[in-house]
Amino acid sequence: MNYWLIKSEPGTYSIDDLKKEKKTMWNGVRNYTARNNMRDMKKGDICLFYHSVTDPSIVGLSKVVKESYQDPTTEETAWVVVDVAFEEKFKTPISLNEVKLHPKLENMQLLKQSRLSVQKVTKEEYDFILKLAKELAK
DNA sequence: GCCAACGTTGGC
DNA sequence: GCCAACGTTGGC
Repeated sequence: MNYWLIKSEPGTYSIDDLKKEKKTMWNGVRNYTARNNMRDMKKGDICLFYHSVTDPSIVGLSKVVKESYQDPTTEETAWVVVDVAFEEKFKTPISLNEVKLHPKLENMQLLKQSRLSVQKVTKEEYDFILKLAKELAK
């Protein structure tokens, strides 16, 4: 079981869109590091859902329901997609500023490699983030 | 294989 | 809208 963080600009595809659709094909990734991460995703893995640009924050959870396969939206064989399903929307999003406040999260790729659109998250970071989400929801 | 030029991402 | 970070491209 692994944990990930996937990014999307809410104007393009938001957690609400995923909630409505229940499930989506995560396409459009055109970066090799991100692609490699998607290849490593296993069914049942959890992906933190991150809104970039307009409201930088972790807004909820999604789950991998189909492992990587060739991206049907391009002829290029280099790219893959996964299918993810809606899992949860946090009552209160965890803003990027909030993430920066906690020493336990200071090594997150989100802070170190801010441009990477599919990132690995450690179990420790994931557990801490869930705890944080619950506290903020109060 | 190096590196300059260029394009894109994303925080602010 | 600006700009830093960083990935990609292409000339040499």
